[in-house]
Amino acid sequence: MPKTFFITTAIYYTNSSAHVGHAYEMVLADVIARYHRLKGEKVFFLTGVDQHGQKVQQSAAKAGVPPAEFVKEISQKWVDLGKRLDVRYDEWAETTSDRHKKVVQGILQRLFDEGQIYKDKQAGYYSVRQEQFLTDKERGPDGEFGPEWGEIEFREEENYYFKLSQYKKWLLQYLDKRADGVIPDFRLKELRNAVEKISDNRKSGSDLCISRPKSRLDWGIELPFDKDFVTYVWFDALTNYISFAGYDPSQSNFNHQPSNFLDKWPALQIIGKDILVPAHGIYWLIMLHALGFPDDQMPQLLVHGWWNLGGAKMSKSAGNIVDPFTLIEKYGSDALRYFLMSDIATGQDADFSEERLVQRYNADLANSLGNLLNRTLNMAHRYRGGLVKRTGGDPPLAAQATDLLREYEHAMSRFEVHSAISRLVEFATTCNTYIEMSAPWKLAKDPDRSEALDHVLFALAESLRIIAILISPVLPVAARETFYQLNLHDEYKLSDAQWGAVPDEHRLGKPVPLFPRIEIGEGV
RNA sequence: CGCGGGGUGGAGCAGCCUGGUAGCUCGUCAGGCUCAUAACCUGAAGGUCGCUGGUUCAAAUCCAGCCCCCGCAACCA
Repeated sequence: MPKTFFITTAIYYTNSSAHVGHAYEMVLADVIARYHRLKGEKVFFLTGVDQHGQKVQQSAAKAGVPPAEFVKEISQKWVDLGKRLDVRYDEWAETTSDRHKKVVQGILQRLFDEGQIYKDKQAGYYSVRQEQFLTDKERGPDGEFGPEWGEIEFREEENYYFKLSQYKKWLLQYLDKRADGVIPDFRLKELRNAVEKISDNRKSGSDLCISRPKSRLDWGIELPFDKDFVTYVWFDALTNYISFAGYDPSQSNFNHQPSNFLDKWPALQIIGKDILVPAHGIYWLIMLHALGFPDDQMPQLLVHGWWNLGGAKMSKSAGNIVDPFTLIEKYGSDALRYFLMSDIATGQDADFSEERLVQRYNADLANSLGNLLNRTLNMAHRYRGGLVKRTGGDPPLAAQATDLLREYEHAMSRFEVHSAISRLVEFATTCNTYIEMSAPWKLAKDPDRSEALDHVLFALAESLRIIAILISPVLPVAARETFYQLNLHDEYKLSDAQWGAVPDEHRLGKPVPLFPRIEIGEGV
């Protein structure tokens, strides 16, 4: 039985509001998921929200509502974001759900029983504001802790630790062995450097603190072996990737996991560059290894870059956050999806600008693709009453369409959505050029060249059908509309993107501008 | 000698992994077309691909060294 393609995004924290970077990650995962569905594969796309933790607890207190209620409301915003972006996921992860809690507790108990989790006392300087112990690393050049830490006190606290440092050697050899475990490769290099730096001495703080005493944080999942503690972020949030995929924590032998889990795992995990080190690249991989996941069952991490604003980082403190809801409101989800997928090279950073969004939309979608559809349908109606006929002879655009399909698949299989898109737009330009060359408006005036006209119109209808199939992962709405205007069934697979599927004597639908131009000044 | 990214026509970028006439969008100039969403098509001007050296028949691409810009506390993809 063919395996299910499993893809995840990071889960979004229910204390902050969405910005365009979150939208980017969701859409990137959605496009890859849709591409795999297009290939005919079964897909399991998991995304969701991280609802526990200190900040949620504080924000809820501030708002005067119980955390559970607070979280419910914010979570809805993330659901809405997915909906507005036409992101089609298969499962929604919420870390407060019972199902998730059971897996987290099951895992913790097992690791505890196996002696991989131990209790230890930590003493040192503690930042009340940041809720964390400070190390010498945090000291400024003058040897003091800076004002950003707020009030500092000396504190002693007991907590539970996971034996992380003992797996350093394993992780290094795994990373050396698995060249495509982290994409792009410069991120793999970065991760490897970071792993090298992990101290082998656990006493120096290299093991992972996984708990918080309830006295200071109770909005979390209780440790199954000590009711005075909750687990702290890592074993809670990261575990979502398996808890919502059917993982059975009581089963330590990986091969004995439920078949619906084995059918999906391992996942392709889409994450931002800020959470590769240490969260996913170190903690998560080591957690899985400690749980008995074999090396060939480690997830693949696809690390994407950031959208900057005028060369500067987008951040709350800088107050330059771009709100995706506003953009969708203004330009529609297809326009935003198109911009986010076409104007950044996967893995790299890029600059976000509305001006750029409008420019790309007008140039590629309105002028090139949309106009191609519109002029083709118009000509077919004007000259042939909407009827396209197959003719003999070499189809003029077939060879280019075949190249396009091959290059598109190559790019998509490497997650290079931007180059797949640019090949598509290139092909649309080829079609537009072909129209100029063949000049159907001239052929239409000459009864002797009637067959040549049919030849051209058929090739164009066929090209548009293929374009619609290939663009569908990125622009699902526009693809559906294109099929509607072509008067074709909008159920198709990637394998249908072969030349020649438009039936003879096919009647095309009515032309309606697919991507109306955005006039400058209208939006901004 | 901390780690990583980037430096490609006026602007913004792709190409670099897998060396082989330097590409895209916007902008500028000239022309064409009339089916179309003031759109489309053709042509032109404009580049020592950061610098230096090496490997090679051949380097934007591989190797070495150097210069400049950006990110690496928190919010945060």
